[in-house]
Amino acid sequence: MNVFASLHADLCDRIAALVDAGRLPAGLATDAVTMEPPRDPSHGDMATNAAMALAKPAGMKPRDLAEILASELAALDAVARVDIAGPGFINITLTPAFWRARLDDMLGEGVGYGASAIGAGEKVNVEYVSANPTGPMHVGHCRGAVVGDALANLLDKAGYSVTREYYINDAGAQIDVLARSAYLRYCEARGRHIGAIPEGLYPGDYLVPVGQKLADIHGDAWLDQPETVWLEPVRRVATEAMMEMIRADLAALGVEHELFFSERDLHASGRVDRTIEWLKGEGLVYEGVLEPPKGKKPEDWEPRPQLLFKASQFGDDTDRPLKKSDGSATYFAADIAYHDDKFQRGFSHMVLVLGADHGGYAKRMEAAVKAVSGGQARLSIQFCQLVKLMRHGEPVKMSKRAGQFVTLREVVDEVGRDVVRFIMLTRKNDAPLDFDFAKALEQSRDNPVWYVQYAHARAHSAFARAAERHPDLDLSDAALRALDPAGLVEADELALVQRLAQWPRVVEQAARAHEPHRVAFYLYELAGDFHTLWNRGNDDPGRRFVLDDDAGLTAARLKLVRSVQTVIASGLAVLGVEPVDELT
RNA sequence: GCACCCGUAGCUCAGCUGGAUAGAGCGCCGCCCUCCGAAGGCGGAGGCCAGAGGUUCGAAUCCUCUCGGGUGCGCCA
Repeated sequence: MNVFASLHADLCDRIAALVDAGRLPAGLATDAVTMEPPRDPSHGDMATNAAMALAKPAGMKPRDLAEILASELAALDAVARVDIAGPGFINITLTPAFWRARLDDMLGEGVGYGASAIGAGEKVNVEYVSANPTGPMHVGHCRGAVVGDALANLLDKAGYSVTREYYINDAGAQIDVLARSAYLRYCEARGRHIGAIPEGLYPGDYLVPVGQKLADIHGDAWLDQPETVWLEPVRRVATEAMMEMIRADLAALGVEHELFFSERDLHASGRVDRTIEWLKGEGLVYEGVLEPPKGKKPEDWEPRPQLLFKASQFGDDTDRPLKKSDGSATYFAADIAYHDDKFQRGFSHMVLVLGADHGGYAKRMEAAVKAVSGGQARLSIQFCQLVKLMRHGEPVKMSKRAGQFVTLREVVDEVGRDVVRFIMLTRKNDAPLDFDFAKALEQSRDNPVWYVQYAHARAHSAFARAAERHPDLDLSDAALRALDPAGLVEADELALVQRLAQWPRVVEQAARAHEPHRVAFYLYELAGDFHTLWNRGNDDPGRRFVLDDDAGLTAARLKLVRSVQTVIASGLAVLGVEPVDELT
């Protein structure tokens, strides 16, 4: 239950009733009416701008309208007080009993708490990672993987029907390079001296086992043979081997896609050609000559008539080529077909997580999706900026030579999956991120992962202590749910309940904005509130959660503690991070 | 040249898609604690939200321009 949405709905009902009763003019649109937590807690628990937003259309003064709405709101059971402030804000204070009852929402739903129905089951396709199958995943891929995965979880929690998809770029020239590189390793495995890996091939020794495998199967049969003999089969074997490696890397990070979609299949099945033909039929394709780019003119530029897609008709800066000079389809052509396929599979809502270096690709993809869906589908692209690896504040040196990058696996092995995932979400995805190995494992307040996990572990330890001090007290979830925590009367305790009750709202807003990092920030704030409350007990034994001489109040406070634990677990689940009961 | 992203405390960053006196961590300053309810706690100073216009009841947020940083710009994917 999103208490803000709920009260918002109540308010809109009242406004509609006032319209029906003729006290407000007909046709009043409540779109602009909000119900949100005020920045300043002294303004109450919730605030609405209704009087200001509706004053003009209603033809009334904001304060007069506020008076009417305030008296309507005051009639609601949950409402303890209503104030009108400033230019016409209506500030609402809810009863402590109402807030305490929210704990039952949390305990009743467990880690499922915070789920929303705003997605209404709509099918959403989230495509992320889509790293080229030419080697192991490196840290650059890592952020997109985590952002995409958390975003998918988030949309799922918000009530969308989510499919996680990976597009395998197994059709381009880089796959030929991969195959030649693997062939070299094959020759090596058959006893040839290959010397230094030539420029332009992949030097990484992750291809050694692929060469070995080819040697095991084919013996000397391909030695000294032309490409026409071995290129195609090696391509297949090498690509498959790379995908196996990538899947294993993803598994180490806890990322799992539902669908791996092959670009090669797209071409082989004629899907790309069909899409181009369809576009022709729609009159969206023509033969034309493009202007050369102004700033960076390619050396070998020559004006040439080519098959162009009318991307500019859908908001792109220029039209885009569909065929290369050798007559084969461009990457973009395949991508149009791919998104056409997504649309045909019923996805009218597509999300794409890309590296920021693909920024220039956004407009043409949006244009493509508009074209193939006839404007029925929307594409939203999230760009991930670079991750800078640091150690104790110093940049981690990475050799410029190809093949000498830091792999995803190395990072996960060093700090652990959960730490990697959380830290990747401690920054807005389109802002650069510093990942400091030392700081990631630090146990202090400025390490958000640790701080949030610490809160969860502390909650656990409060229960352990209670079991020791009050062995007869039933602290099962069922018992806590049955309990009326009337003893929760302290202002900071109730403020914590309110923070918890914001969780469903955070889910909805983060989902709408496609910004999973908001969940991480929320959890950090929640953990902060909880730690502060905990620390109060260190100064004043009467404020501790577990009171040796008051089992009843202990139970009431532990109901709050369990709720904190539940919401943290719920939030971490969205991030794909495992909550811990004890810190190591 | 064009497009996209960014510019918020000394530093690293949030800011709820237009709301009230712009927040957090680190750092700094001042107190407190040395407690196994755990690797510190409490409080304080610190801001022309890059700049200039505009939109309106109201702008860090939306629009235009300027300055400054990043990224990208047929036949790579």
